[in-house]
Amino acid sequence: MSLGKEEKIFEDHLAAKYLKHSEQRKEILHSFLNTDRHLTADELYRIVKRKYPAVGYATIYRTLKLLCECGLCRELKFEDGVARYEHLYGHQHHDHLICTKCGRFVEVVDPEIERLQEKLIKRHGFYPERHRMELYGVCKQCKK
Amino acid sequence: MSLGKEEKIFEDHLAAKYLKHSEQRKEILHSFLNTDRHLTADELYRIVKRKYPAVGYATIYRTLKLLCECGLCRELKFEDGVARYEHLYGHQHHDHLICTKCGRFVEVVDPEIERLQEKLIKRHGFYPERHRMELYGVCKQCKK
DNA sequence: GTTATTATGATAACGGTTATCAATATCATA
DNA sequence: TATGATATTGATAACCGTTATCATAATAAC
Repeated sequence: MSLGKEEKIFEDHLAAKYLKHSEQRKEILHSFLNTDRHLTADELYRIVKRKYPAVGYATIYRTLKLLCECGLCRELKFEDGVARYEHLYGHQHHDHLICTKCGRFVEVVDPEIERLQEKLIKRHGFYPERHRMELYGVCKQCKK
Repeated sequence: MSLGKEEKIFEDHLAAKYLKHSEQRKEILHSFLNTDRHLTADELYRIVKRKYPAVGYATIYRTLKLLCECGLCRELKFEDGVARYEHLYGHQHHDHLICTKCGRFVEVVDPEIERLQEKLIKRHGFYPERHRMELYGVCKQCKK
């Protein structure tokens, strides 16, 4: 597997903050990168635990925070209030379609909507920073 | 004050579910309607407590749930994960601009964005149900 | 290896929300 | 208005995701 770039980014971040390497952090980074989903901390915990049974929740949360800091990971909060973590490196900004039956996520981006969002917030005198957009519906598979 | 319509809706809902009237419920409804903000349960609790010192948190949450059920109230969850409750009766669908400095809310609706959102989700084979859109930025007052 | 410092895991604490439960209020009926 | 069935209440425990605490262990510069 070619985790090279992401590993490099993580190591640079550790170095920049005078933090140390650890087996746990390596394992968490790899488990995170090898799972192509929007993971909750608990889901990641269970995955890491298979290879590193002694790992604790705190380490998962601490490491996810580091991954977010260095741009490898983005924390998302949807309606259930549970934090989910998605890959950020090499992913451009996007929003989400979410199936209300099966929970399927689709990443989308619509430049025209983006443009109108910026126009809209500026029209109200705001300096735009970011946005969240989630479109809920029933996906093709679930509608059958 | 003309709370007539909202009171009627609430009473009809209670009747439909074979629920009883209570002083607390009346007071919570009035406090909610008389406050034109996006209240947290805790904020509403403090307001109600001024007129009804014995009220408990549970009753606030229970009554807010009833208000949501009968369409007088909508629960919102933003990034902090804390539920906020806004008036729904007589309010059309809208999204929110949120100032990241002062927390100011502005209700907005952009028909063109709405149209594109529906188009976008359909293009991915979803049957559209609803969406959330929050635009974050710094408002005019805070930018000075 | 020694030593200073950071990381770890167990677990307590936290904050918002919900469930539990005994006591109380409501309301249809007599 | 008294009765009795049922819903409501408030206090508080429980819950759940997340964070803080802290003693022990791992890391890495020397």
